Amino acid sequence: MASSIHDLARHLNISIGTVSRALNGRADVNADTRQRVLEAARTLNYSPNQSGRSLRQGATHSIAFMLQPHPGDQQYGEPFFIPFLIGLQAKLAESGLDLIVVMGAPGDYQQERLRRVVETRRADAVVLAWTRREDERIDYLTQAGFPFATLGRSRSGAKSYPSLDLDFEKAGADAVDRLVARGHRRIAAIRPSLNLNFAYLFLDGYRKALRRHGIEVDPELIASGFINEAGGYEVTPHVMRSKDPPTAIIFNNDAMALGGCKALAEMGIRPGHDMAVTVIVDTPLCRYFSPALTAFRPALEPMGQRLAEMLLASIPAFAGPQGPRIMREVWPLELVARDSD
Amino acid sequence: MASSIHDLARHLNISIGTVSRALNGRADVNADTRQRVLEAARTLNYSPNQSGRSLRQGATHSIAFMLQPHPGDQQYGEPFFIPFLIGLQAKLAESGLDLIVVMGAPGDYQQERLRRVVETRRADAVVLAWTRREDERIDYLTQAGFPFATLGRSRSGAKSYPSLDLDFEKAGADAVDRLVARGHRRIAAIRPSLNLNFAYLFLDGYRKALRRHGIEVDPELIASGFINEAGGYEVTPHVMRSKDPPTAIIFNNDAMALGGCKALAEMGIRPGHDMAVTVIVDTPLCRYFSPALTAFRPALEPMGQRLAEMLLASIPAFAGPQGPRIMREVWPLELVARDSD
DNA sequence: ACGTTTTCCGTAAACGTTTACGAGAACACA
DNA sequence: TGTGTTCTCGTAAACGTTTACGGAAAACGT
Repeated sequence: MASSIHDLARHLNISIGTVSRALNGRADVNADTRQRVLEAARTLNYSPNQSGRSLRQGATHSIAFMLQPHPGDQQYGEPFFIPFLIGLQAKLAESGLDLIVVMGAPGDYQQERLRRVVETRRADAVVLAWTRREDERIDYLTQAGFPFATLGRSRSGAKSYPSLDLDFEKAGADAVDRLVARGHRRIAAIRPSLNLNFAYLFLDGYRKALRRHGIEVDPELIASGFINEAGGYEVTPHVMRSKDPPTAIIFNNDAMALGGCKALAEMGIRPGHDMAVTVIVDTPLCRYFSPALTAFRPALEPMGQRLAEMLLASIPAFAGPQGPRIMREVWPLELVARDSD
Repeated sequence: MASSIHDLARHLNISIGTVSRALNGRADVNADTRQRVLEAARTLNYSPNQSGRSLRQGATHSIAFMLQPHPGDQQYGEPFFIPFLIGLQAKLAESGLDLIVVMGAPGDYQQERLRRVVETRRADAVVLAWTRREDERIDYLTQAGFPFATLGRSRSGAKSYPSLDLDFEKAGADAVDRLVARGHRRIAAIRPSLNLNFAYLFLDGYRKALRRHGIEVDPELIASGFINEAGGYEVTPHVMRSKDPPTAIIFNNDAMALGGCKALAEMGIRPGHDMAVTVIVDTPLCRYFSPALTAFRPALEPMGQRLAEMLLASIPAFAGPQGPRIMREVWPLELVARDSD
């Protein structure tokens, strides 16, 4: 079943060195023998043993994406990432790299699993998501000198790694601008914990835009909860208890918006009629909710492709002749106007 | 940075064989030297090179879960699986095994990626999900003699692999029973393509229950679409165009239910008032939708743990002294009555 | 015809482990 | 004291690759 390079060599009566060279497309092998080797490889159903290659080359030819169930998020997952992963995987595959997703246990925020991946050299590089404002994973990886890239910005580490992020700040501001233009002045913001950097950025944009419009930022209109349906459901009533309740709410997450809308419904408040609702990151849920939620849409799949390019360009072993380059990009979110505001 | 077993040996002035035995808890090593080895391993920050181990032992100590964006499901992912993966990962970790999730490109239904994992021996076993009624992946794996387990049943392959599934048949029947008891006789079923085995099972239970109640199965009340929001949105109007429209709809998927409810809303039909809606697999979406959707809930995390046990027990290399055993289990879905029916 | 280059291939070492085997020392027992 | 057993460790091979090195044969140039 498991045919090795030795089997091929014996079968063809040539040395394993030649077989290897033929397989790897090296120049110093006769075109004819190469043909015969490739043919034999096919008939003997040969494919190289990954462990052997890795051991010899010191490279695993795979990139790890760290997936972590967020604490308090046991039940719901991260559908958000799937299109991103599709793009990432497609681009990596072009360079012969495998994408593996490494699951961590909920709670430890990946440190343990990350160490494991790095120390046992299971991957040549890792991709981090949901970066925090201060992110110990980034500190660890830079200190360990392990190649990585992030989906999302962070203040941690020297700026010596490629990163790709969405412009949450501008999206927050755009959302406010739009609502103000439609006559709202009491605008609430509901978001997850601020150490998730995108929540911080969003809130920053929200605040600045309000001030720009001469509207005072009211702490009573800002609430934070778990980044899932339960979180939105739980904290939305908080902002409604203000003496001067909001006429619009911006949710920083689709799942939180779903939970928040349920809380509103229980109070007899209908999104799109009695309350303007905007969501910062669009998903199919926003589109198919009733009413359809106005939301800001990311280009997730192209982002995945782009981050793959950036990661590869930053790794000396993979980079082209121009050598490693570090890049940081921030991509826009596009407004999709629907029925909820 | 990367300290090897040789570094330890040199540092302690003993042979690499002894170091290895000490690290692996073998009996034939002095308690004192073992101490010193473990200590040195800690101070030198040693951890074994995975490729080296794998190559020597012929085992990777990792299990692959094949994750596949479903065709037509580009945008939305599989939040459904996350709790399952949490359970799976937790149990595998107890045996020192890593769980890696392998992404495939959308469309090729995993065959290519699966071959790659198997042939390059990247994992010791794989876990398959979303089994089809006739599943070429299962045929391939059995033929290749590669260990695997499935979440979901299939008719493919000899019954020589462990599998765990939900009792969709009973859930379909229970859903019908409940609706009939509440006075409904025109009950629609909306489900994904039938080669997804769970859809087949669900529809079977639905049909049998209707007949048991003396209700004729009306093909006009059965529709199938993509297993996402768009699918539900698209096909729900079909069943509504019946001369004798349904008074109840059973959705075989939460995302399809979301899309379906949107279609209903656009027709001025309110779930829970003008239409009874039941969902077969419960997710947080069902709970936080307005109105909250009556649904059948699986115990996903325990199922993940259980399948891990079953898989390990079926692999000779991991199984206990009693040797490999094949198991197949079907777990119940629990009704969660809410406001939509 | 002779030196030089090119083409092609075999040899063997190396990557980091694990493990079968055997040997020396210490110990037990008569 | 001699024999057998137990503890502990070193030696070396093996897993499947890749690749530096060198050499034989062929091709080339004058």
